[in-house]
Parts: sequence; C-alpha cells; structure tokens
Amino acid sequence: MPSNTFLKLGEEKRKRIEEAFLREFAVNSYDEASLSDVVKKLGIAKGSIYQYFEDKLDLFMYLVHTCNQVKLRYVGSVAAKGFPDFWAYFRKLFELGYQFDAENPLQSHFLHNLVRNVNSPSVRDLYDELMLQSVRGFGKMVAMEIELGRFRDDLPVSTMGFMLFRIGTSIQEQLEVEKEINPGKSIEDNVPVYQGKREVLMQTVDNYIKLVRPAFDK
Amino acid sequence: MPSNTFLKLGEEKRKRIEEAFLREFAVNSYDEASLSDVVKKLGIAKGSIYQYFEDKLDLFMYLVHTCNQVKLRYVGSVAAKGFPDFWAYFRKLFELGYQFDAENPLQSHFLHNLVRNVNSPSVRDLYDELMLQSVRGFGKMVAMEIELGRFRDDLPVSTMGFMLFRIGTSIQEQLEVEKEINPGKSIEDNVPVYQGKREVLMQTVDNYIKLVRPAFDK
DNA sequence: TATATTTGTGACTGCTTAGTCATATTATGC
DNA sequence: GCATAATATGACTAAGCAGTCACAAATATA
Repeated sequence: MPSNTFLKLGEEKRKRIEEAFLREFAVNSYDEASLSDVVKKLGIAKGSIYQYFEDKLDLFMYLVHTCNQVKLRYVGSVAAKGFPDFWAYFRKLFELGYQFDAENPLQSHFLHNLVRNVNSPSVRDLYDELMLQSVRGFGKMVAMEIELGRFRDDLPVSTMGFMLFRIGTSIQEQLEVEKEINPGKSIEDNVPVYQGKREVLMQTVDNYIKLVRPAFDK
Repeated sequence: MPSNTFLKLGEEKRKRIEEAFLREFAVNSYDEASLSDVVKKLGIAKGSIYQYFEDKLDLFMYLVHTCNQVKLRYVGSVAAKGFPDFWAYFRKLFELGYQFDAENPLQSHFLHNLVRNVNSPSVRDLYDELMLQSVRGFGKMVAMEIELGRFRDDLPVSTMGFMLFRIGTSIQEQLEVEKEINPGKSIEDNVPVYQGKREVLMQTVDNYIKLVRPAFDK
C-alpha cells in the first residue's frame, strides 16, 4: 500500500504520477514496464517512487485496486434482482462497462491489459485472485438462477459459472481479433478502448447472449 | 529456421538440446526464458546456439512448429466426416489431445505454456497466427454443420467459431483453476500435463458439450 | 530565526540478458 | 600426414532493470 507521503501529495501531482504509471502498465506487461522510463518522463527522481511505494509490485497492486474500485462503482451500481432475467442483467454489465471505459479511459486500458499479465509469476497470484472472485460471482448468480428455476440444474455450478466468466472475456477478445477494437492504438491516441464502438460491442454481446442462452436456460 | 549445422548434429545431441529448450520455454514465458541458463545446464557454449539458430525468436519458432506438427499427427489423424455428429468429433479431439500429452509430455507442456505468451510483443504475432488458424478451423466446421442443417444459422459463423475455440481453452483452464491439473508442478516432476486425469478431463469435456450443445444445435 | 522533520534527488550497485567474435578445436578431403 | 573447411567456445559488449542511500532541499515546529 502507498505511504502517507504519497497520499498527502496533493491532487494534481498524485494524479499525474498515477496516470503515468497507469499508462505504462496499460502499454506493457508488468515485467516489461519500466519504472525508470516513467520517472524520466515524469521528471521526478527514481528514489521518490520508493518513498511512495514499497516496490514495483506494491505500486502495481495499488493501481489494480483503485481501478477496480472505480469500475465497481459502475458495474456494482445495479443488482441482478432488478432485472427481468439474468441475461438482461448480463447485458447491462456491458453497458456499464462501456460507460466506465468512456469516462475512465486510462483505468479501462489498464484493466484491459491486466488480462495479459497472467504469466508473470509476480502478478500471477493477484490475477488468479481477481479471476476467482469474478468466477465465484458468476457462480453465485448461476446458483441463484437455478434456485429460481430459470437455469438448468443438470450440470456443475462451477462449469456454468466459469463459462459465463469466459463468455465475458471472449466478447472483448473477439472484438480485438476481428480488429473492431485496437487497445494498442487507442491508448496511444488517448481515446477509450471502445471509442465509437458502442453499437458493435452491444451487437456482439447480443449475439453471444443469443448463442449461449439455450445452453443455460431451463 | 535452424541451420544445417543443427540438423546434422546427430539424433542424441540434437534431442538433448531441443528438450532443454522445450523445458525452459514450458516453464517460463518467452521473455523470461534464459538462453544463458539453458546452455549452462546443457554444458555447451552460448555461441553454439547462434550457430544453430538466427536468434532467440528463430529457436522459439522452430520449437513451436515442430511441436505443432507432432500434435497434428494426433488431432489430424481423424476427420469430422467420420463421426456421427460434430460433438463426437469434438470429444475425440480431446481424447487425441490426451494421447499426445501422454506420449509427448514435454511438447505438450511447451504448447500448454504457449497460451500464456500472448503478451510478449515478440511472439504476439506468432500466437495470433496460431489462434486465427484454430479459430478459422472451427469456423469452417461450423459452416459445414450449418450446411448440413445441424447447427443453427441465425448467428455469425465467426461468433460460433470463436466460441468453440474458447470452449476448448476454457476446459483446460478450468481444470487448472480447480487444481485438477498443475502444469507448473508436473513439468518439474517430468510427467504429462494430464497424468492420471483422463477421467476428469473427459468428464469436463462431456459437461461442456452437454452445456453448449443446445447453443449450437438447430 | 533556529532547529527538527519530512520529502526529494540521482548517481550508484548489483544483477541479468541477447548477441558477438576472435580464437581453439574437430572433422573432412586429398 | 597435411591443409582446408566446419564447428565449438566463452569472455566480452552494450543495454536494460529494480532498488539503495548519502545527501540536499523544503517544510514544519518551537
């Protein structure tokens, strides 16, 4: 966690530093990201970073947690209960995700790139934890839907929960493979991941829902 | 591609070198893998590697291609046509994959770890190419099944193909998340990825098929 | 204003890496 | 056996990195 020194830093400077590191970690993997580069660009001393954070991983984790919290303010603003069925809620999650992306492009890019950090031993645990959290969340929803008699009950909840999680990541992955989005370029241009791609995103979401609905519904 | 020097090397020495690098790349990501470490373990000079290969990427690509060819001898030994339906073929692919793993543990581990190399800019293109190849393969099968009137035709082939591809990777990923397999440990112990996990694997495959069948079948 | 505390600094350490190249060793052809 | 070609070698280069620390500057306290 960051030191008091960092937290006392003053809005302006703190944001400037945070954003520089967000950008670095959004462009590079954890291991490739260079603190030396960032401080050079920021025009501050290397040692300062180590007055603000324990080490590279501490800084990285801080960014993960703050970004996560920001995103949670969006996707956590609604509950599954308020929707006619699970799929309406599932769909809404992507709309909120789009909104988060549009209003917090840097944080969105950072979280996007996070998915590519599975490998680094240093952040592997952190990533696994985040994934498990998400998978468990979907698992709970699946259990709820089964309870309500809306989802089939002849398969392990874990399988269905994991599948839902994977559907979410597949959607963004497919858009990338099919060159609809290009995070590498859009971060350079300082624009959101899904800039101008709202329709394409939601169309893809709808396609995926249409596809997998029969797999889950009773 | 490797030099003649490498190809002329003699079965024994060539295999020893190949296997040492396969192991290194099976344990570490491309960037983390250290040629210096491997040559030290092998007891050969660093310079020798550069008589065999252009550079690190050349060596890596050679390993990808040879492993791919070995695996293709398994999964390519059957055609979708010979099966009563697509899902029987899909299931068979995993049986053949298991067999490949059991008989070529090192190559299997290497290919397994490949999935974790999406990030490295150096191998990104190579990985994308392999993925696209696989996705296109599934796309073709989807198109065929639609032609035969067995798959639904109200969704883009690309979406359905990509989903099938993702189902395949999700199966192995879920087994890993649920600690059924542990590549990191099994490579250390010199045993196949799915050692003693045939039943669990096929059960998971069956579960996934059972789950997603209604999503694809007409 | 003088002293104490907090914050900022950047040269430096120690480490690792891919890749090179002049030299030594081994194999081949005559 | 000798000369030529092919192969093996490992110290070396240049570059990168995270993290440190003695010192300087700024700020707070008295």
